[in-house]
Amino acid sequence: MRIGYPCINNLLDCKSDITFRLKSYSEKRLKETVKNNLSCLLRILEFNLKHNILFFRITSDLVPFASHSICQFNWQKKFKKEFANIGNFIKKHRIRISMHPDQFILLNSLSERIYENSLRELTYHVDVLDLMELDLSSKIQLHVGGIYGDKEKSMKRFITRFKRINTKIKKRLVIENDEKLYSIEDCLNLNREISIPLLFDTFHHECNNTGESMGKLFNELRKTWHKADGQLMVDYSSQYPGGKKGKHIDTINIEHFQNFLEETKSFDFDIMLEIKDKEKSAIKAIKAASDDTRLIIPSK
DNA sequence: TCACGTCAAGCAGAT
DNA sequence: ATCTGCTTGACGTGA
Repeated sequence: MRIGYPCINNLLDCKSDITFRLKSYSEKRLKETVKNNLSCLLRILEFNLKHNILFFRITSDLVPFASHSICQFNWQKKFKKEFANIGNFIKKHRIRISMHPDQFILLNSLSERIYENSLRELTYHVDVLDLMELDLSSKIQLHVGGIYGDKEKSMKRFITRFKRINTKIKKRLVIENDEKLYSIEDCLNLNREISIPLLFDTFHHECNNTGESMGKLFNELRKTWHKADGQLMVDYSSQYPGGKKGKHIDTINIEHFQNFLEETKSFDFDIMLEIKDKEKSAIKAIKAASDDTRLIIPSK
């Protein structure tokens, strides 16, 4: 079991997700930004290692406009060494990596244009992981997508579109239950048609479920991850007290977290904390799980 | 230095 | 009709 957080570290004085306006695009600006973002990404990973944080989601803003037609620059070639260097660090310390493309990425869109744009954006995500030479346990997580007035048809469209996409993307993709439209049961139904690993979001499940207990589900979910996919990934969060249903808490509720660990104690998986204060909660969570025999501690 | 209008991209639900 | 949330503010102009 690894514990991690997504994209942003607030304690360091650098960011790996600096971007700029489309209007300000220039090759020079892109090069400067990517150079900064990559060097900061490595600093974040080093920080994480020091704090036993072995799971990290890389920001989709690492290379701004990478999938936009304005970007004709071969950033893959230019930064090949830097990517490989970060990849070596990740592999050396057995860090787990995920990515989560934005809400605009919709495989089941009714529009061919949106689907094509989505494929370009997914290719960019795959490029990042491939340039780091990471194995297929580094995943790209997506939701099923929209309903478009007919859920059954929209799920079918996801399946036909998924079957059509190239292997490079397919092998990296996992789908995640969302808090409103597609529950983990829906995802399991999809999995019966296409072999795709299912990433379980505990908080989305709290918001959108048909009564299954979390613990019971893990047995089925685990089976959707084959050996090359690595172990099950889980997104964890809890409700912001007094906030709207679905609003993420701003710092980890240790009691809730420990209950979750207890409830799932017979399973092993990696946990991504989708909590506002990022690395602070990850550090707290690792401390709270210090007696848990599943927790991986980096070798010094 | 700071205020504030706006930012590549989509969808659904609330207001 | 418009706003908000999503994983979430922050870029950048103008004063």
